[in-house]
Amino acid sequence: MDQNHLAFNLNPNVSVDCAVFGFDKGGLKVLLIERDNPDNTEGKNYQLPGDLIRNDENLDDAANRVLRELTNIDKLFLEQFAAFGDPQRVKRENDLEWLRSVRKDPEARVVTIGYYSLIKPENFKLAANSFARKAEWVNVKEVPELAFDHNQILTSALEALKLKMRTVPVGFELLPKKFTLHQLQSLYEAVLGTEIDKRNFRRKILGMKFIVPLDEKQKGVAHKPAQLFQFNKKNYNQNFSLAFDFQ
Amino acid sequence: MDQNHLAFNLNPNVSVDCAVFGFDKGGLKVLLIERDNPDNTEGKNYQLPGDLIRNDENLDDAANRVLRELTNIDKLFLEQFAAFGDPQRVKRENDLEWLRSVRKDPEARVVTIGYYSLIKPENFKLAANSFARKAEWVNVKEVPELAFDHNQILTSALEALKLKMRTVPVGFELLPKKFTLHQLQSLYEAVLGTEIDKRNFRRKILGMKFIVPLDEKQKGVAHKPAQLFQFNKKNYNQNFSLAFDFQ
DNA sequence: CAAGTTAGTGTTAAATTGACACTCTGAAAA
DNA sequence: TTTTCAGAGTGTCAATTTAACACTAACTTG
Repeated sequence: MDQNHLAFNLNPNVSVDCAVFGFDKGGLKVLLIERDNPDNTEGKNYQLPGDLIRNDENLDDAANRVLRELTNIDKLFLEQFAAFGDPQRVKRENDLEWLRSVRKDPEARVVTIGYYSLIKPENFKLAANSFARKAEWVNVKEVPELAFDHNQILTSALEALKLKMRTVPVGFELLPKKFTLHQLQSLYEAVLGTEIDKRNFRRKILGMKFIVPLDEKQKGVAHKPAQLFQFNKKNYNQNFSLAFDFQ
Repeated sequence: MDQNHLAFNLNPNVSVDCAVFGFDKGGLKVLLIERDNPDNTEGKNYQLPGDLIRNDENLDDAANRVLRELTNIDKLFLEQFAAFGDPQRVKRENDLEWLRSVRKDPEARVVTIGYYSLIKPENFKLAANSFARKAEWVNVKEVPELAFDHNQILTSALEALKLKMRTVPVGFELLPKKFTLHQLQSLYEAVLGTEIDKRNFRRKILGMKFIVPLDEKQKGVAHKPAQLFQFNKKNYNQNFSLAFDFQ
C-alpha cells in the first residue's frame, strides 16, 4: 500500500468479535462458530462470532446484536477488552470475497473490537442451537486453529477474564443463579489454573458477605446434597484490597 | 441515517487518542493540546492528542506516532485501554470540516481507540514544548471541558490507570529513574486518592524485592536527604495476591 | 546555632492465611 | 435392609500480615 491509498473515504472496516465463555463440569468453554467461507475443505474451520458494526450503532450495541443473534438472549454479561488493528489481520482470498459480498471495499483493512461475554449454563443450549449459524462449545484448552487472528483475540480475552476474576466478583455470571460453593470453587480453579483448599476457599468466600446461602439444597444427586447460594448485589461493595493497596 | 448509508466503503474513520499522564509535586497531570478548530473563540479549547490511523499502520504504532510527534520520544510506556464508537461522538460542524480537510468523508463517524501513556518528569519539557502543537500540563482535578467525548475518554483512562496501579507495579514509569520512597508514596496517594501510613508503606514496598536502594542520596534539599531507589526488573515477579486469589 | 523540614525507624494487638483430616448425608447398589 | 460410594461440611493452630501509632536524625537556611 502506498500513499495513494490515503484516498477519500478509504477507511477501515470496523467489526466486533466476541469470545463467549461458558462453564460446566467439563471446564471452561468458548463458543465457536463454523466459518462462512472455509478456504480448506478438509476438517472444520472455526472463528469467534462477530460482525461489522452498522453505521448507526455503537460498539456495545454491535456486540450485543451479535450475541443476540447467536443466543436469542438480549443482555448477556459483556465486556470490551481490547481492539485489534493490524493492517494485515484479514488477508485471505476468501475473506476479501466476503468483504465484497457485504458491499465493503476489500482494499480496506478490518479493525476489530474484542469483547468477552459470560453465559450461564441454563442458556447453553440457546447458544449452541443458534439459528443463524452452527455454533459449538469447545473447551478452551482444546481450541483448534481459528480464522484470522482469532486465536490471539481469544488468548487476550482469556487473560482479561482471568484478571477480572482475580479482581472483582464475576464468577457467578458463569454459574446458575443458584450454585454450590463447590461449583464456584471449580470455576476459580478452572479459570485461574490453580488448586484451592476447600476449607480456606469457603472461609474466604463466606467472609465476603455478598454470597449468601439460600433455604434450598441441591436435588437429585447421589450424595449429600449441597447448600445452594446466590450472589447478593446489595451486600456487594468494592472494597477489595489488591496487591498495591495500602491500608 | 438510514439503510442507504450502508453504501460501499462508507466505513468509520478510526483514530487513536492518548491520555498522557505525568506526575510531580503538583499532583497527577495530563497533557492537553489546544484544538485545531475551536468553535468558540472565548477561552481556550482543549483535546487529548490523537490522530486518524494510517492505512499501513497498526493501532499501537499509530499511538506511538502521535506521542513521538508530541514529545519527540519514541517508546513511551503505552497501554491501550478501551475503544469508543458512539455514532454521534464527532458531530460539531468544525470537526466535520476537519474530516474533509484530511480527505475523509464527513458522513462517516469516528471510532477511536483510547491509550494512556506514562511519562517521566525529566521528559516533561519535551512534551510541553511539542513543535507540532501547543501542549499544556493540566492537573487531572482541574481539567476543563474537552472537545468531542474526550472528558469521558480521560475519565476512563484514569480508571484504567488506577486499576493498573493497584494491580501491578507501574508507578516508577511516572517517576525519575532514581526516586525516593516519599515520591513513590505521594504518587500512590495521588492516583488512588487515599492517605497512606508512611511506615506501613515502606514495609510493604521494601518487602517486594524489586524496589532496591542505591548508593546515593537526594541532593540540594533543605532537610535530611533521602535514600534513592530504583525499580529492578530482575527482582520482579508477578506473584501478587489479588482480592480473589486463594492461597 | 536555632529553627525548620523531611527522613527514617519498631512494637504491639488484631486479622488473615495456609496447612491439615475426619464425620455427615443421601442415593444407589448389593 | 444394609453396605458402599461420593461429595458436603466443618475447626484449630501456627505463621504471617496488617493497622495504628510517635519520636529522633540529618541537613539547610537564616
